[in-house]
Amino acid sequence: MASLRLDDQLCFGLYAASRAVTSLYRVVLEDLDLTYPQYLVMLALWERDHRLVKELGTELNLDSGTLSPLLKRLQTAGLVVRNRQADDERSVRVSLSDAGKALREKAEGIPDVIGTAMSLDDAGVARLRAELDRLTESVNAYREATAPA
Amino acid sequence: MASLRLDDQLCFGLYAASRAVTSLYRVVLEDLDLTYPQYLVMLALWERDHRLVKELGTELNLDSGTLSPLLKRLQTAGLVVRNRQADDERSVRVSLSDAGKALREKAEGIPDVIGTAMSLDDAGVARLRAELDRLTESVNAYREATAPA
DNA sequence: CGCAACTCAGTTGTGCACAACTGAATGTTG
DNA sequence: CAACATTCAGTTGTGCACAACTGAGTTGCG
Repeated sequence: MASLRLDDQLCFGLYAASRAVTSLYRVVLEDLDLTYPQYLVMLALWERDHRLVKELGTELNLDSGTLSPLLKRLQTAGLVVRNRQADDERSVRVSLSDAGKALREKAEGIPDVIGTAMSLDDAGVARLRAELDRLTESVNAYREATAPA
Repeated sequence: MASLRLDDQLCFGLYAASRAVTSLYRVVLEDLDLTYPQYLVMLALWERDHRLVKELGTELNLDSGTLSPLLKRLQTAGLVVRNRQADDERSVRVSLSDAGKALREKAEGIPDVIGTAMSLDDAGVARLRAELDRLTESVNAYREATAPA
């Protein structure tokens, strides 16, 4: 039965887990002078360079209100460069600088540290990840169905 | 194998799920004029009234930097009252106002809505919740072991 | 007792998230 | 082609999170 008891709520568990993990990243990322959301952007760029702000927003589910200042900070830190597209002046393409590419090496060890801290084997990670993805999917579907255009 | 690929990372799944759920709460809580963290504080108080700021912080894992302004907003909204303790002037006790108590009724239906949106049965909720608690525990233990006083 | 160590709530400053908006560029339609 | 709609990045304002700090209050110890 769904109740108003804090302990029962999956949501609080999710909220607590997310904050705990972010807090762990804070320590690990101190070395790279990155916040966790900045790290996510770098991950996306390491995977595929030269992305539009729009594309990053779609992949990370973040809007320009979050990304614009974040990217500005990454640029100030010398990790990325931003260029207006010539063929569509509305768009801005984000590219890694040499320093941004080089930072990848310093990041190589991070997933293992996080994995160790979580004390989950690969199967456990995959299973939990799948459940969370399903949850996100389901919640977003509900939200879109409830609050239509 | 741990990699730097965004898709592999449990952490991103966690981050995405947490934001999706918070976003759903935003819609549901609009009626009550509460944010999700404010709702968590109200849940804690509905469960047990007259709590010290310290106690709320321990239960929700939030420090005074987050709670103080949040509680001030709840007080401004007329939902809680804050009183310095007579026997220990450092402490502040937070109590529900009549309006705060009354709001509980409007909140009764929320868990079911959230449950529906998650499309998980009770067993699924309990299992995921247990996994997340274990994860939080494990990550926090690692963090405390790594960064000692 | 006296004072150093600690506890507690609160403030300040930074960086997300996100809604609402702006303004420029591009598409669309009659 | 002109009026309108849409798309995109960026800005503004609000509210968390959290680190670092402040200052008042309490405790502990010599």
